[in-house]
Amino acid sequence: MTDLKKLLTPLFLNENEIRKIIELMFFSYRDFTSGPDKVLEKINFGRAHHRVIYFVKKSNNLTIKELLSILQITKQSLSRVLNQLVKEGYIVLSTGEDKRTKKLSLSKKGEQLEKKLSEIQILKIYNVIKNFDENDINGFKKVLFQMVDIKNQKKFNEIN
Amino acid sequence: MTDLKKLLTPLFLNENEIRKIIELMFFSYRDFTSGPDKVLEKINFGRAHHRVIYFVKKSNNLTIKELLSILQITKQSLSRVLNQLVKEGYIVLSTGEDKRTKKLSLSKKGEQLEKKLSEIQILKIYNVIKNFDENDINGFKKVLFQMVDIKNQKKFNEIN
DNA sequence: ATAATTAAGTCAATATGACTGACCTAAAAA
DNA sequence: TTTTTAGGTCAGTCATATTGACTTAATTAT
Repeated sequence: MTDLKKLLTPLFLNENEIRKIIELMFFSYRDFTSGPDKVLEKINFGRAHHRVIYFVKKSNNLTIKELLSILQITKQSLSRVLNQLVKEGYIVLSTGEDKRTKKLSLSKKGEQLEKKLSEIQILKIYNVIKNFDENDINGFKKVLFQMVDIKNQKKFNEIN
Repeated sequence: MTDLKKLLTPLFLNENEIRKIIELMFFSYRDFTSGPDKVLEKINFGRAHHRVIYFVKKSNNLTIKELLSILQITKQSLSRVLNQLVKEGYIVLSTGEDKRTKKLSLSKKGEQLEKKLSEIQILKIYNVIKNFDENDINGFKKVLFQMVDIKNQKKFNEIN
């Protein structure tokens, strides 16, 4: 018996049960993103575009720096995606009070796309949780929140 | 008020609450995969290699076809990753009873890498769920399972 | 007033993970 | 004997992300 198994033995959640959670994380995330992915593909965008639109919708007048800190990608990576979104009129840039900064907001076109994409995920979640009681849903949310690194839990709380 | 908002109004889980779940799915999955990703990077492998190793460990003597149906990628995509794993001695191929098929299994080297990678995620989950009661964990597992598409829920049940 | 830091942008090269389409071989099933 | 299945391969493409080096303009600190 490995050290890890020994550690887990006293729990009703043994290694096999935890491995099921690993698999559910993989399958659920894949199926969760597949809906928007199909819509994005038609307009030659990818998942990264959805994420940008999503967080700009969430926090209006977000700066580039703030967006980068949420997405945790390099500015070179963001650059390509953001430039496309601006060029094609989904996102509008304006200069902040600090004139070094730029503030991002959605155009009408951007709002429409954001709604179209996020509605797929919102409805998917709605259709799942409508069949559960409050305790189960709270358990889900609490555990999922703890799966996030502490640093990012703070970030989550900041934007919520 | 949009149609979607109307639909959600009677629930204690309104659109904003559901959007928090969307964000938690994103943050938790990212943080969940970051640990193994760092280890894989050192040996010039990626997340795809981990997935192959993971499911070969899980279902010994898996065929290529079965693996493709779990991963839901094309054989051309799998090809590069699998060939690397075989070439570098992590995965061993053998011919099945049906001589068209190939059976995949882990070498000792493969077992070691699988353990190293999966232990990171197992311990992460262990450290989360040890602080929750059985009801919360069951809520988490039940809801997460329903987030998986029905077709893939069946696949999950087949391998578990 | 000057120096240092910060926010943003850009160029270039590279890696990973995925795709489509076309085509092939060998074995099993119809 | 024909058809289907399992697996493999070549070629081209795309999306996401990285590192590293460098620039500009604005704000802060000394």
